[in-house]
Amino acid sequence: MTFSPDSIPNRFDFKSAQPRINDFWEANRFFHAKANPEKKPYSIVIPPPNVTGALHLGHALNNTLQDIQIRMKRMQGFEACWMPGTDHAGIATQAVVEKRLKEDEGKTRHDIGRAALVERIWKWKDEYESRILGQLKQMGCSCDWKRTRFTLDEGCSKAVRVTFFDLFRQDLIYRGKRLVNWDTELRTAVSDDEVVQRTIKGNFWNLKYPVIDPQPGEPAYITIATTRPETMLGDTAVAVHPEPANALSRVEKELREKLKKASEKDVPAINDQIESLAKRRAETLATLELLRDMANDGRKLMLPLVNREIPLVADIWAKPEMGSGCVKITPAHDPNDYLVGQRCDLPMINILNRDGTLNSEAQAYEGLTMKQARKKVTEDLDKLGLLGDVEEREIELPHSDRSKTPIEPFLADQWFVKMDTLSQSAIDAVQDDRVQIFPERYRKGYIDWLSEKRDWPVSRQLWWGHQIPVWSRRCETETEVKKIVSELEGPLLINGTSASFQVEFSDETDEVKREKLEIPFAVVHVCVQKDGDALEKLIEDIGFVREEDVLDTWFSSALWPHSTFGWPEKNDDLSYFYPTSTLITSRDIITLWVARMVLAGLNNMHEIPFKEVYIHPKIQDGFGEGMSKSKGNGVDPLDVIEKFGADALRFSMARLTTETQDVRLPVQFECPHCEASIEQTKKNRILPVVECPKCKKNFSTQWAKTDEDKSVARGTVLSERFEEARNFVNKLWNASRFALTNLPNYQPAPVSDSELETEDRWILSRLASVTQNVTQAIEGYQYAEASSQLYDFAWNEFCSFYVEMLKDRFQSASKRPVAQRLLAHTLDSLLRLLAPTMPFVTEEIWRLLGEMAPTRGLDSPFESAKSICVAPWPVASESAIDSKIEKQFATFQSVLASVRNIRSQQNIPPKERVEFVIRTGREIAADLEPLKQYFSSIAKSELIGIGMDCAIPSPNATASLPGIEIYVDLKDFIDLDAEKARLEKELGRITGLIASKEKKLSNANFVDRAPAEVVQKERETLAQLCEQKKTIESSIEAI
RNA sequence: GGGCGAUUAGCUCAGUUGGUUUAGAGCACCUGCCUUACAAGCAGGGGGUCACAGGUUCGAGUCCUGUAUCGCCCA
Repeated sequence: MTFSPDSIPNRFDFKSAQPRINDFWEANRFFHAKANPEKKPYSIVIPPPNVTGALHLGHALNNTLQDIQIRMKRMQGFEACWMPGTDHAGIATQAVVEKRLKEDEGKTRHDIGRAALVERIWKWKDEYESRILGQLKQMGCSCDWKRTRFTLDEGCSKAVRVTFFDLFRQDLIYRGKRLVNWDTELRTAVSDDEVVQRTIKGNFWNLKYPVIDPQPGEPAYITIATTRPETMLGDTAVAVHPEPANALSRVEKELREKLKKASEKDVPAINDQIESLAKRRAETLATLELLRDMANDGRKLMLPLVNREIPLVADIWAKPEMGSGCVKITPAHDPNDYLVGQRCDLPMINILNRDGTLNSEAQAYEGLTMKQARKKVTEDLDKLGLLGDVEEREIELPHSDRSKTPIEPFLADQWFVKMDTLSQSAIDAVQDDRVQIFPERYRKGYIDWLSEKRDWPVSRQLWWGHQIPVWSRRCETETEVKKIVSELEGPLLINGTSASFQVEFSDETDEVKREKLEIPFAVVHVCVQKDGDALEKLIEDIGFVREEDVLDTWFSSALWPHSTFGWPEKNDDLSYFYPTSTLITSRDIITLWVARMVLAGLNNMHEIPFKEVYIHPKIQDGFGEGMSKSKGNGVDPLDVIEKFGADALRFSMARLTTETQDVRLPVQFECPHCEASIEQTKKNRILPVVECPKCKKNFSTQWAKTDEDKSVARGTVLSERFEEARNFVNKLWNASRFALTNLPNYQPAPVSDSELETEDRWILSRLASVTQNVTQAIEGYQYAEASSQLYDFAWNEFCSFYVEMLKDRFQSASKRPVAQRLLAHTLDSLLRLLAPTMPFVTEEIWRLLGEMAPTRGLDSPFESAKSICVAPWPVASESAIDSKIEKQFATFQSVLASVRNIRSQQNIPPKERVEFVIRTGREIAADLEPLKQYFSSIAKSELIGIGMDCAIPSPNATASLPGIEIYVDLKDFIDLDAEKARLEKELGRITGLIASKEKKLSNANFVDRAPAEVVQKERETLAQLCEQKKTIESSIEAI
């Protein structure tokens, strides 16, 4: 087998290679891992991508990093298992399918029903799951595909059910009425994390509530201000501060503190605030104190429109410095008021239906939407003369991140997980370093969040997800409760082993009121551990009804590290691969997901889920904004693979992954007509059609909606920053192409030290250092560092010097065999180091190299592995690291650079040969001796003399390095002006350096206080510089 | 309001416990080369008061304090 430059294309044809290589990997099942006592385990579970949509660049980054880890560990001889899978992403997926249903058929989920909707979502899931897995494969991810899981599959569902049951039995799950964030569009509660604050234009409405039986001197009305007047229908009190004078003083004190630290421009505003506070104290304090006394005296108010008596209460939530100092309290529809309601024991009146319309509590306003109610309520109050001033102002309003509609706080029955002990266990795991988080700064957020120990609301009023395995039955009396409980404990044998029950007693003790509001005396809940257990039917027969709600998505993802390996079943894989080795994810789900995996793992497995967590940066566009489809700045990884190849995508991702920074990736449109790259701006990225400034033709974007726009060729969103990596892949490809064409008649054999040339020892030294550094960097999640090391070594050392030097040696039949062995070995090691980052191109070269040189290595050559992905990871041979050789080579490189610089400045044509001499001491001369032939082969410059007494040619051009003078014989090439300019520039530089050194050394403090060796070094450098200066000056004189 | 991070060349980023001959890379720019691996390449070059103001130190891009701007998270 031989290769000629013509038989190998000069660019890596990734389009044909990638699918072929993927098939090769899959056919050989290289990525399948199973419990293997002979090897150490290394495992990663993928952060399961949502089946909501296709993967974006953030996923490309996330999965590239995981694959680099897993591939290196596999090569290092670990039994490496990367568990793939996807997440059902409850609300997000249901929302997109519902949206599609509405757009395509104009129907809501209620029109088609639960079963039909769920069926449609499964279809969606199937489509996107295969798309996502396909994307991962195209990226080269070496997942153990046979194990692919889904958070809603049978195994995960079983794990969810067993976990829920276990927590229920431990009383760590309970049902309670809580104020939840209600999304009236999707008709479900959403978690705090799915709520975003938006500032919108609104009004500050002043309402007047009449006082019932005011005493002499007391006001007839109390004024309150609100941004949401319609909620007054659910008011159950008005609050005033219990100690208004103290409260005002405290605010004033805080302002004065702030004033002390304030910057100049903030001072006037703070002073204004202090002034108005004083004014308020003078004008309003008396009234507020009067109101407080009225509250303490039990005065009541008449809530207009619904004519309900409500108390005036004293509570610290009222802010004496704001508005009228009084605040309406609507416990069922405002989180703060809810707390007041609890403190003051107020009734909680829910005025809202699940669809966002008002219920019968709103009396005449029943059936109206909140918006309609606002209009009518304010009009009606106005008619009664109870509406005061209306001010315009900007208000912060929570919106659902899912439906983009305003959130209504809503009092509903919800299932909660009690977080106290669970949180603590997860805090402990990080605090005692059983789980390490990198970069370390993310520990704080994790611990702070868990320390709040807020109970976790897990109910979601959705149809897509794990239906809560609880059956409930209302009991109207205590006797009924007793009867049911005895039935459960008796004939049904519910004792906590496979089913468990709880009794939830109502807070409302007033029987009459319970009857009126249809509140039960108690509700009995039964949780059944096993799906399809006969018990389900038996309890349904005695009136139990299954909970309709499903669980929060994160409940099932919390179990991912153990459920995917088969828990709750016991098996070899679970005990072998769990706890997993590392988790690689993005910072926005540290609390939502990472923390919950830790506590779930500890609860179910009594063991942490992973030893290390690495949090990677986020990718932003050129404006520092996150990439998203809704902004139009998202880059599709498949477009990148199509244009630049998977290796380029992966290498770029790794190179961007620095420790502290988020990553900016300026994006461009690519014109489909002329391939011009058009910088994306905030203006053009929202247009459906953009005109190419180069060819003046139009192309469409993701926003094209009309048929006309859609018919225009689509411009993809890409980034030029992938070019660097694409070029690197190509550089490696061509260096290999050179190697392959120079390996005919290669014979493997051990290479002894005595056979090594200086450049061999140099490249082996460098290779050993790079091997060490890269291994360390990847193990420490320093992906940018690892990639830079590889890039610089491969390009600037291996290609630019070593390969160039080998060219010379390949010309000599006697030197060729050793040179071939060195080349095969060095390339082999380099490929292996690059393989985790660039698996395709390295695999392809590995195969070709195997055809020319199947057996490689210097000490004892061995047959190369069938695939690079299972080849052994290089181990640095420490003895090869030789700083003396590296210094020697660096001297050669700097002389070469000086000669090249002179050639270029003198405009000597590249093909022209020149001669030069070096004046230097014996030591440096000896260092350069073995390398001097390469001045000729690399720079067409002949070193014709070296030493202290060699003849200086004339005319010449000079360069001066520490301890070295270089004289290039210019013969008739000389351009005196250019030479003079070059020397003068150099003289300027050296003179500047001398000045700064002299200044430093004339500073007595420096000489006295700096370490002696630093001072000594500065002195030596100065002396050196003075020598160089003399050389240059005399050269200038000579001209 | 609290927390975390960032600010270094036109752009995107490195800069390892403070001290190599006055800060490096890629892209972009300028000059010259189709040199038998690579023009997606090779050789050379220009370009930075390291956001700003103080401080510590013999010495600060690096440590401390403050300010400004930007980003993210939490309330």
